[in-house]
Amino acid sequence: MTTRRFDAIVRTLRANKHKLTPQRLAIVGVLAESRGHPSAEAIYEQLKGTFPTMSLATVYRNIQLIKSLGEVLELGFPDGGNRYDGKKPYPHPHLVCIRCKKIMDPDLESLKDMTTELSKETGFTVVSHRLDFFGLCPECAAKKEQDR
Amino acid sequence: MTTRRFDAIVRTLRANKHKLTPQRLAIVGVLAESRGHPSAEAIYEQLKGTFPTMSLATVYRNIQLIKSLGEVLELGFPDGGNRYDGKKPYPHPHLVCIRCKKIMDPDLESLKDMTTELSKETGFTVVSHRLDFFGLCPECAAKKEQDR
DNA sequence: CTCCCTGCAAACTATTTGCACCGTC
DNA sequence: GACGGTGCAAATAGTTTGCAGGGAG
Repeated sequence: MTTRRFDAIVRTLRANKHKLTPQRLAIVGVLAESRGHPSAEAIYEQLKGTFPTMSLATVYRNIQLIKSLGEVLELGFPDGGNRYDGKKPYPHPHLVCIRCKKIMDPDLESLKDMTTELSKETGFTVVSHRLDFFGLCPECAAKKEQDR
Repeated sequence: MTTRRFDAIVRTLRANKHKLTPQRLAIVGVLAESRGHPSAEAIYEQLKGTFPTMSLATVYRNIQLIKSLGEVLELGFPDGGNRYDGKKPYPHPHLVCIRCKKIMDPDLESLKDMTTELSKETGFTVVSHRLDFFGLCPECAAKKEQDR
């Protein structure tokens, strides 16, 4: 099974003369298809069933490569456990659940105006941004009620 | 010389029965008075002239303490070098220069609306947020012209 | 006089890198 | 066949922690 994003990333890899090893393709597959903004560790765990010799280093190296080609968005967190988004490899807002670590994509369009406004006011040349909202997803909010 | 923020932080420390050591007061001083969102390393460097035995561990421990009291905002970056804001210890947007690492506070008010909209749409309980814009400050944009 | 705090060094953890072998092109 | 990719292990860097002595309250 292939998806639009999977094909696009493979095409970019080919265009830049990178070899298509089984491990690489598997990593691209996870990045392109998982909804859940997986961590490097999660990708590794998911693949080592199929590739018993798979190394975390390989996961990291391939993520870096694909990121350098602009085909994956890296969501770095200061307390480790970076997350990756191969579906939408451009900056967009995220909703991070502080309890279950789930990350979702909300629909928010007002951000573009903000960037323009900003450049005008400060003289800054804005090339990228990062917007995270932290809170409790509906499920975890419910569970928290039970904890009391 | 004391400032409003310095006094407020010291008051909170006292209220929570924490001792006021010279090192602690000096760290509070830097956090409350420096405009430039200093890093732990920068605070350490600035203070070891006055306190030759000052330890980075002490800087980190005190930042964590003051953060736990809600009197400093930690701006964590995934590639290390976290920065701290003791002047405005609540979430607010930042402008990060990717060249000189300067961090500025722009004026942007549209964010509160976004948070409300978000809760309504997704059922998420938003408790905090983080908004960074990355780009070139006017100075670095000018310098970059020269580099060509 | 009692703890909390400090300084030092060692520990920690996510990520990166050196090296020898391997497989894609 | 050449050269980029992989696996393993060791290195890295910001931050945290254990411990023993020191100073604020």
